[in-house]
Amino acid sequence: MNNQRIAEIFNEIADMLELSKDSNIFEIRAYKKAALTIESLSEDVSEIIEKDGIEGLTELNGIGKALAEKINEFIKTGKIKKYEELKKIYPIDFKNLTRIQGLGPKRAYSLYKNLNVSNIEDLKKVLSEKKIQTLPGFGKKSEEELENGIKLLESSKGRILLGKALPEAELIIKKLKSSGFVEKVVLAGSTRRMKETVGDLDILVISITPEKVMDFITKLPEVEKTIAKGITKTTVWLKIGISCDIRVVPKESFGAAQQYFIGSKDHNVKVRQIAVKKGYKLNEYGLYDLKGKIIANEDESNIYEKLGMQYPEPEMRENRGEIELAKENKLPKLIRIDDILGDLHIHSKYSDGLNTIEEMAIAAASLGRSYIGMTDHSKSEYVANGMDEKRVLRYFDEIDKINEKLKNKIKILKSAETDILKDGSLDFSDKVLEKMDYVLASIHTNLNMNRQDMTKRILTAINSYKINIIAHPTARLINQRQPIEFDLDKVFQAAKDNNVVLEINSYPERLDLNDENILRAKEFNLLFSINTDSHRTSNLELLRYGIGMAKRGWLIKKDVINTLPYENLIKLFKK
DNA sequence: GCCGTTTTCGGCCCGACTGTTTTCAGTCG
Repeated sequence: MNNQRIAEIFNEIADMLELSKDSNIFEIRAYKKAALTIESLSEDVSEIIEKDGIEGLTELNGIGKALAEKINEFIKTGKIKKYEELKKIYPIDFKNLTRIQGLGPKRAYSLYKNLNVSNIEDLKKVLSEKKIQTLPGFGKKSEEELENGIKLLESSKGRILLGKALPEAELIIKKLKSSGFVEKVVLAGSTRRMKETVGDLDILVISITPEKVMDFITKLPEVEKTIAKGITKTTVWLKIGISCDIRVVPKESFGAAQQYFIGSKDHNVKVRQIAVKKGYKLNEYGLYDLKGKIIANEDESNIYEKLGMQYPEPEMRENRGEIELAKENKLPKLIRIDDILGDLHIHSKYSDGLNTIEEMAIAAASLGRSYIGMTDHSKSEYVANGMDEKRVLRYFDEIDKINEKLKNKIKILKSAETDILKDGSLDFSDKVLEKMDYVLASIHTNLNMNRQDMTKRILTAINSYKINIIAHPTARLINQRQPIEFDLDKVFQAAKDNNVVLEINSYPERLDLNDENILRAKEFNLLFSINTDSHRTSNLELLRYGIGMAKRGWLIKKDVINTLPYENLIKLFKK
C-alpha cells in the first residue's frame, strides 16, 4: 500500500514545517489533514489515479492541486522532492520519535540541535548519560517523562482490538458507577464509535467531587500508572496496553461534552465550522452565540438541532458524508441489534467448535434468536477437523433430530462453511450442496495469490450460482494478517448479479467486511448477513461488534438478511 | 495548502495539563 507511506511522509513534512520560523500553521494542518484522509482510504491512491487521474485525488477531503501533485510524484518516482529537501535540513526520525508520549517536533528538534539525537536509539543513549536535563526548556522531569515514554511505546503495540477495549471500558464504567462518587458515566471516543481498533479509552463523568473520582480511578487495579492528573482531566495507562482519559464535566455541559469527546475529530471540526458559520461557538462546554450566551449544552441532540442538523449516531461520525445528510434531514435509520433474528455462521464439535449443535442452539434461543444456521468446516480444512461428504450427511441427520426436539424453541438451518478452493470450485459435491438450506462459502487457503488470480478464483465461485453467502470476504485478521487482494468492484458486481450475500463477520479479530468495504458494497445494492462465526456458546454475544461495523457502514434493517423471519429467509435462499 | 449557500481572497476548531516558567510554550486529543 502506498497510502500508509504517503501519510507518514505528509505527517513528517508537517512536523518539519512546524520548525521553520516563517511556517504557516494552516499549511501544517493541511498536511496533517491530508495524511488522515489518505490513511483511511479503502483504495490505494494509485488505483484512484489510474481510474480518474489526478482530478480523482482532488475530490478527496483536504487534498487540493498541490498535494495531489505530490501524491502523483510519489507514485511515479517513489519520492517527494519537498520531503527530500526538508529531510536534508532535518535528518531526524520524527515518525518514531514523536510517537513517544510527550515528545513533539519542536522538542525533538531541540534534542537534535543540542545533542545530535536523530532517532530513538540516540535518545536512549543521551538519556543514560543524563545530558537532557541540562538543556533549556528541559529538566529532570522531562528526562523521566521521556524514559517512561520510551518504555510505554516499547511495551504497547499501538491500537488494540475493539473486542478487548470495549469490555475493559465497560468494566471501568461499572466500577465508577458503584464508587458512589459519580452521578453519571458514559463512554466516548473511538470505542463509543465502535471503531475496529482503539488507541485509547475516553470516559465522561458528572460528579460534584471530581478529586475523589480522580483518586478512585488512579487506584483501580486495571491501572498500571498515572500519566496526568487534574481536576477535570486525568490520563492513566492501563495494563491492557492503552491509555484511558477520564473527564469530569459539569452537569449542564454534559451534552456538549459528549458531542465533543465522542468525536471523531474530523466530524467535530466540520460541525464547529458549521457553528461558526451560524455565528456560534462550539466547545466541550456548550454552544454559544457571539455574546457568550448559551444556546444549547445539556443535551447532545439539542446541539445538533440548533445547528440545523439531525442527530447522527456515534458510529456514523467520521465525516464521510453524514454531516451533509444530517443537514438535509436524510440520515438513514440505522440497524439495531434487536433487528437481528438469527445467526447464520456457527460451528460445533463437528469441526473446530467447543460445544454440541444442541448446546449452541439452546444458547442462541436464550439470547432471543429464532433461528441459527450450522456451518461447520468442509474437508479441506483438515486442521479444523473439516467434515468429509460422509460426515456432513450425518451432520444434517443430527440437525434434523435436534430440530424436532427443539421445535418450539428455535429453528436450525443446514449448511456448512464450504471452502472456495484454489481454482474457485467448492469443497463439496453438488449432491451435498443441494441438501443444504443455504451455502456459506469462504476462503481459508492460498491466501497470497496475486490480485488477478484471486479475483478470478472468487468470481468463478460466485458465477457457479451455488453460493448464498460469502463469509469473511477479505479473510483479514486485524493486526495479524493482511486482507487477501482482489478487485472489490468486480466481485461486488458479480455478487449482485448472482444474488450472493456478503457476510459481516462479528469476530473481533475479523470484522470482515469492515465499515469501508460495507459502504462500498452498499453502492452495489448488495445484501449483507451479520453473523458471529461462533465456536463456543459465549461467542454468540459477539454479535454487537458486527452490528457496530454495520452501523459504521450505514446499513439499515432491510440491507441485512438475518433480520428476516425464518420463512422469508428460506424463500430468499431458493434461487 | 485547502476551500467556497456572504468569499477565487482571506479565512481556517478549541481547551487542558505539564514542566519550566515568572506568563508561557509544547504537547495532546
